[in-house]
Amino acid sequence: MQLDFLGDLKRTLRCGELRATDAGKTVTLMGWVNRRRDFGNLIFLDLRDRAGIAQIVFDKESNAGIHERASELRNEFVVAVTGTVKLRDAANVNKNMPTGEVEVIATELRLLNESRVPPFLPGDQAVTASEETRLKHRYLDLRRSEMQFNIELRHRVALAIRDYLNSQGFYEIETPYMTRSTPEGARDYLVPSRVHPGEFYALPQSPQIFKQILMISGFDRYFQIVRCFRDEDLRADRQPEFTQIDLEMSFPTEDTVFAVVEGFLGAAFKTAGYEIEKQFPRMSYDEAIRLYGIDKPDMRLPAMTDVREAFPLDVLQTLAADAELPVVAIRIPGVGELSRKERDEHKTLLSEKQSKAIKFFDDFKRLEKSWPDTVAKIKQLTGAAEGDLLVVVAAPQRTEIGDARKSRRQSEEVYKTAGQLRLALAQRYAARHKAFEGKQFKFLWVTDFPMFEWDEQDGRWNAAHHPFTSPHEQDMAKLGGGVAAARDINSALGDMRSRAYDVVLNGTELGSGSIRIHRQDVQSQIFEAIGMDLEEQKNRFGFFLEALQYGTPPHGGIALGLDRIVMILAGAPSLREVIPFPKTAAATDLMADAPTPVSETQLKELGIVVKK
RNA sequence: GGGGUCGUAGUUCAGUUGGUUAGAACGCUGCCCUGUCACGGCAGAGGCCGCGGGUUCGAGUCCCGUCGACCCCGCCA
Repeated sequence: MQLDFLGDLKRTLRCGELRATDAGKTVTLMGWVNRRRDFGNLIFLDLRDRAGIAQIVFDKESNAGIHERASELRNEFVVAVTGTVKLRDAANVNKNMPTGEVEVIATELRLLNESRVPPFLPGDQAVTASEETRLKHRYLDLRRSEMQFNIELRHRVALAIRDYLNSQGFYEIETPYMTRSTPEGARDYLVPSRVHPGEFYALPQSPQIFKQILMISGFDRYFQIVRCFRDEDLRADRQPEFTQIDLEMSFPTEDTVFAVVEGFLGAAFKTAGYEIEKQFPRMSYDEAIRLYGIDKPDMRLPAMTDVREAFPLDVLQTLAADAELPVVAIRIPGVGELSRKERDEHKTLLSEKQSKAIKFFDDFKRLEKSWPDTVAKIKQLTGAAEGDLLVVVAAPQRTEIGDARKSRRQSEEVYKTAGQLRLALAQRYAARHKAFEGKQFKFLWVTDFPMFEWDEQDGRWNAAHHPFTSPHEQDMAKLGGGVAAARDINSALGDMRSRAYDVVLNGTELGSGSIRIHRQDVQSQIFEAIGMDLEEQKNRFGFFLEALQYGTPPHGGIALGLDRIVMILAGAPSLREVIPFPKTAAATDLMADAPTPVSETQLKELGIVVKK
């Protein structure tokens, strides 16, 4: 088919911008053929661009040549149309479209490009293609109005955040993408060095050390909307490369950091059309575990209640539950009457291991027959109303007796298992309680995380947040057990609380940060507590330990996942819906077909020998 | 690393206890229609049932392996 050149033709406005006020004007529209409808001597052409769809009319009687040409147009062809904007007759107005009051009577048509028949039509109302097909032809998928909206939303959110942080005196400063591997936490993506065969850069998991060094350098308010890389297995809400809103401040307290985050989240949500609380509620880690059984509570549903006091000792004994461990009631409001079959399915919500660790009771009609007072008391303690689902979780018996730390660990297990059951039940009955519907945003700060957590695999304590997190002042004395304490599950390290905090939205961890260590001696002790002797410290973090010795100001910060924020604002089920070119669950790019093998020449240059 | 769901026309799917020539819808091609906008009517093309092996007289269907997509656990300081 004969193609036309654009020549000096100028687009006057976007198709989707056409309005009744343009009536009488001559306009030039450019876009993709969304759909052609022939009707005898008339051709209706829906022309689409990022702003929307306009209807072009080709009339054979008034212009046979252009009508003939228009009949050759196919879906996704790129055209430029010049014509006169005309108000539609009342009968032909389409109220479902912003441009539905007008149409363009075409006087000139230029075909700028053809298109192969696409595997799916970007103009279709709903997604008709599988995700695999969409990802393979991502350029077509991104033409869909939903994706255009998501990407625009992402742009606006990032812009609002930049504006806000700029107004608060933050500089956006870039940090290297090719840096040093400091294998702690996630696996690194490595980049081989040609100049230094056998040596590697690492892509940053976060700009953590660089932003701390920027504080040492006197840039007291830094931020960066920055790509980070982690070579770990994917999930719906985890991509190997993702974008963080990363910030750091000198001389802050927790309050200072919280206020900045509350400020920019307010601006970001406002640009999407939502007002959120000026200040988010706060809760310590211990409280979160006790009330929700998880460190990222979903506040859209009520907390759990310890109902131990409702059970007289003899009842507990009959139920073979342990009085020293928590008895936790889960309440999901407005679920209504459950069938026997539905209640039977509750067992399947927990793993085998979890089921063994707890007992749960959800048949209150039966419990009520034997122990009416207990059930009445539980209802009172939980504030249960008619139609609320109540489940009581108890531990059968203590496995580790005597030691306060051991018993605390087991209590925590009960809370956590109950918390998982709570979430699983909430998910299971989401259609009935409706608490997850609509745009309801429940933010929360979780504070005072444990400094260390026990690493079962390595048999040592590990930094719960990261090893640059400051412990609480009053817990400093618990340090100093040296490398021996690092290997002892019962050492005082397990009691230490840190100045780490998470910002949580509807049960999703949006971001995580801390007040950092600014003293070299403390930093070194923390490294030691996670089993790193001086030699290893010097090898891996020598440059940083040295920098800390040159007048490091107290500092702290946070990093939030931009992708997750946009995902929640868009109401999307996965990060892939808000990332233009995402990876599949197997970390591949279906469109570009990455990763790929590389040539032997390339490998040779890098000094890499691959055994076949 | 482990568990689960899925893979059939360009696309999204159906396909009964294994049994003639593998279907539908949308899309695609051609013709018809002067007011469509999820247009309508008529006609048509389009398939190595992901790939490899096995069981069987016979496999889209059963078994084993493999590749790919998705979800979850582990992992993600």
